[in-house]
Amino acid sequence: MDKTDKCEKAEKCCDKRELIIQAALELVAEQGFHGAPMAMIAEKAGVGAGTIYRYFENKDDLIRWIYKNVEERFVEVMMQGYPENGAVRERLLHIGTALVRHLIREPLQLRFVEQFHNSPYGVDHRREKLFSEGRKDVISDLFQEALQQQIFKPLELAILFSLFFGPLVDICRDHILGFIKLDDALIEQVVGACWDALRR
Amino acid sequence: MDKTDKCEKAEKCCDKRELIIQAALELVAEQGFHGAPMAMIAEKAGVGAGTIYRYFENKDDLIRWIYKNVEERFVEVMMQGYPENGAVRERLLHIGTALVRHLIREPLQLRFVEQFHNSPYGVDHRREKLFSEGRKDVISDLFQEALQQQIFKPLELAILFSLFFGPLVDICRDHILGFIKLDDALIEQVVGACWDALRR
DNA sequence: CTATAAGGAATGAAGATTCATTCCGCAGGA
DNA sequence: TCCTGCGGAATGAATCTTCATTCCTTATAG
Repeated sequence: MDKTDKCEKAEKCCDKRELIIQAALELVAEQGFHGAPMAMIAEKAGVGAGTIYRYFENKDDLIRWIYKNVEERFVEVMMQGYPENGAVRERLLHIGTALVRHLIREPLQLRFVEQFHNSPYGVDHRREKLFSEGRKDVISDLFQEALQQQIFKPLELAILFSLFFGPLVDICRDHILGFIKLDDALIEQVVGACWDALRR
Repeated sequence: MDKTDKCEKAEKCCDKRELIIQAALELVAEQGFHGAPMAMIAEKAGVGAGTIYRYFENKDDLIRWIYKNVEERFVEVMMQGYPENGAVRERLLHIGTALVRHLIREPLQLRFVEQFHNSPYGVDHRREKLFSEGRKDVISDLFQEALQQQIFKPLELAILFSLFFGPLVDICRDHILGFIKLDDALIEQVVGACWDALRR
């Protein structure tokens, strides 16, 4: 199923795939979808225009594939070193700081995801999320737990998410664009401020 | 200078301009820039494709003009009934609730602005803002005052803005998309939560 | 020598912009 | 009052680009 499977010896064929992905990620992140025509992706990747279609069915397929992987990466990073048994506050601060650290280390990933969300793709994607309501991921569980323990203000999950993640993403963007300069101490402060918005 | 000036009797010529603006605003807000070709804008406005170019130099000009007006409208609304002499908290809560109320009443304007920010236009726009650093608007002044009185956490203005406005905009989008249902009481609570993020 | 990968010019669809033409209201002459 | 000619407004088909995608050719590996 996965097209990389057939490439057991990890030869040039896999390189090409990676080159294409990296080129597309960079172009979309830096220029938006307008500035990322297939021909340019091919050139940046150093392959022929037609070659892309050996690895991806079409442009949609390429874009969605990149998005899926980037999003998975985000979750992965937030779960790395997650203090399963810590207090609610400790766990949430871990998630927040891990996310911010990752986003400013991988600015292209943040910019790509933002481009994706504000595009025809993003509409479909949000719709999907609306339907798959009761998904049981660690983060939702954490918020639910905090609600039950009356640690958080009694607000809907969607609102709590916005209060916590909204500013974090904005601030990472400002950092990437050179508007502000985040360091570890500042990240702590900001994540702490977001916590204050949530707690009773 | 302003093309409407010559139209003293408020006749059809002015209508056309407005029709074009409204059509473009709706299409961009609902479908993004991808889904708003000039031909479609013209059709929706009920004018010929070439007619748009009698009122606007090109598509950029049209889009930027709409953006500028929408943004001015935002400031206008936030300043309406602004309690000049109230406490910092009262003034900020006024701004927050006024903004949210406006955004959910005019969903097209919010969606348009978001599309604009995440497009080639948005990059230029942000760059401009970076250069025009010391602009003295009421909102910046308010935040500065709060910093001086040590009411706020000692953070940069850009960060404080993100903490306050970031979630508000996110939440309005969720409301518009039907994810949550905002009412007056809930708006108060949310704006209050944003305040909590700012205060020491 | 065959089969598979890669290349990139060719294709056709879609969209922004232009421009030759039509339309419309009116001023002025009969 | 009724023409007639003028000028600005409006039109939309034609043009010029840009792009995703295809497909035939060439290179390479087995």
